[in-house]
Amino acid sequence: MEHIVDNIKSQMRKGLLEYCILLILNKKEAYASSIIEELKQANMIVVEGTLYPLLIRQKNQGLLSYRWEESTQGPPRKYYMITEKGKSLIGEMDLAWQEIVSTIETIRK
Amino acid sequence: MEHIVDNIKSQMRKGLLEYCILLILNKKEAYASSIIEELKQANMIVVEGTLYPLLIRQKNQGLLSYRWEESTQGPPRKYYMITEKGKSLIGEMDLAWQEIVSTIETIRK
DNA sequence: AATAGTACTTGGTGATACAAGGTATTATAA
DNA sequence: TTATAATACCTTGTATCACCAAGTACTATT
Repeated sequence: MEHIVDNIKSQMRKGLLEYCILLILNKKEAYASSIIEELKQANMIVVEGTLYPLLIRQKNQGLLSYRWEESTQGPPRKYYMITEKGKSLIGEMDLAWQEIVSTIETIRK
Repeated sequence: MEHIVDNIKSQMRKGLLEYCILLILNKKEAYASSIIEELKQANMIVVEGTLYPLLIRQKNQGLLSYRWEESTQGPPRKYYMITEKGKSLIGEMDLAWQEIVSTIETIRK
């Protein structure tokens, strides 16, 4: 039954990751590895193969932009930052999230 | 940009629907159309083509069982009810849901 | 030079939700 | 008696998302 639970956890997070990324980048710009680290701190495990395509998707949607920055510790880093369009979308995502929380509460009672 | 928002809402709900069904059937048995109605009351729009396969899936996983019941208003109804296995899974789903809520709160601050 | 560490990228797979259409039963209207 | 409407169940095809498992590239260390 463990695989069922794991799958549930994975599926529940689906679509929320996108929201999390915008919330993180709304605070300050960051590169992929540091985003993964912050998500891990918040108890959400995400792997590279999930995050990179998502960042590219959001960039192509005009929600993010990025710039390269040299690093003394390895290859250059791609720092992502949120755009105005991204910021305005966060408001709608906040609303969508509140709706979901409220839906679960309604059904539970 | 509206299609982006709609897609976000749809994606955020992904995986939560399964949780909602178990919560609803944990209160009392129900047939598909009545479940859709209850979800709609809770502000979650779900269509038949989504719900029927999901109920069948959960039944095949041993989380639900069902019985047929005649109706005076039309064709017979398939009443679903939660099994012991389903009940024990709800506990784990509650936990997973709490984790997610807590994750979002952590990232937001 | 070779290895280890960091960072970015891509192709294939599985799961879920939705759109659109179909089947079957009962009640009502023509 | 047929036709229509309403209710209820089911299926096929499609899009999206997250994950796994690789691969590429740059820098520092040995």
